[in-house]
Amino acid sequence: MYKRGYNGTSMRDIAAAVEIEAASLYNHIGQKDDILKITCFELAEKFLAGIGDIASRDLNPMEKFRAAVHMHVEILCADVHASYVFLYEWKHINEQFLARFVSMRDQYEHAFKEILGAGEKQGYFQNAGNKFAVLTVLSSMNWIVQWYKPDGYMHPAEIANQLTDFILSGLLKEK
Amino acid sequence: MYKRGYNGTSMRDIAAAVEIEAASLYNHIGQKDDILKITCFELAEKFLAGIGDIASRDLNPMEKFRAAVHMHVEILCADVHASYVFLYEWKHINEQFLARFVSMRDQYEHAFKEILGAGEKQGYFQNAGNKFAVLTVLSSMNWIVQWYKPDGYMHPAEIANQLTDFILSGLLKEK
DNA sequence: CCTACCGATCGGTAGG
DNA sequence: CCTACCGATCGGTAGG
Repeated sequence: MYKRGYNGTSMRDIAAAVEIEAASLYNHIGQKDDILKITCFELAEKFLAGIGDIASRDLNPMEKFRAAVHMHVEILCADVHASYVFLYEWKHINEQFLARFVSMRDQYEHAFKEILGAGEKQGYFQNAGNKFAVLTVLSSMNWIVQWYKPDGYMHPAEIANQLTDFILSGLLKEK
Repeated sequence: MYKRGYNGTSMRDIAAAVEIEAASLYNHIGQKDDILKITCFELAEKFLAGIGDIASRDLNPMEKFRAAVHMHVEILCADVHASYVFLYEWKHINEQFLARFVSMRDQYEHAFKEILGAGEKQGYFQNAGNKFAVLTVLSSMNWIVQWYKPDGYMHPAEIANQLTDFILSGLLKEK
């Protein structure tokens, strides 16, 4: 589903991947919809639980920010295929559940914004506590699902460290 | 096609959008494939022409970088729907042309890397002339296709300026 | 640019 | 978990 997209992946493709007949899939799931729905909502729950945990801990905004980047990258890398679906195939979620999904995603972005906004107020960051900044930050992390391979030479923690440096300091050489 | 993806958009959908019958579309294009192919390759040409022009100009790496961000954002904003297809639906391009498309995209990334690498050598940037940095930079710009509306209050040039600031200096408050 | 229609494939069900 | 099969829809063609 991450390879050919939701509509490009048939139940027969999925069935072939698990080496059974298409009709037999329906003993395990209700409809094709459900696979997408479950994948997207499971990840949404993970991200929200992660950011919720960080928000509630006794850390300053800078520490929270660092923890959030690590959490975000760890979840993405733990299952890049599922994460790809979560990031780019969510719009095919059944109309009935789409609003709830979007609201969870908005909640996550909002929690991120709170951390950056608090960090700005307390003098850690600048130009950080607005939607534009939050989406730029998230996007600068999310590309790794199109590239990361679990057997590669970079571990999630290293990726998170590099991304943290980039987001905090940019490319400009320190003087 | 940007809304429901390549496979989720039927020839009948496209026909309805231009208010003719599906069969009549075939007087204008050869196959469904072609719409995707033309959209993706046209944009690839634009990006390559843009970065090629900048590379050949008599500018220092910092000026080239700024020009490249503006060029990239301008092209994205000029047609966000086509850009969305270019960024996220390209993988459905016919196998026959896919390799050529990927090679053009790689060329573009390489040209960007050259600018950042030259800037690093000349003391403008740090940790900039590698693939990881280039993909992070590109990704931090590309999210705008999921969000930008031509009638919004931010012009492409303003977006490009904000993104340039972010990419160069990050979120950290200057001391 | 249309009507009429093709074979292929889709998601899903019946019945075992 | 399978065989057999359904109606719907797909990309595309014939013929005008």
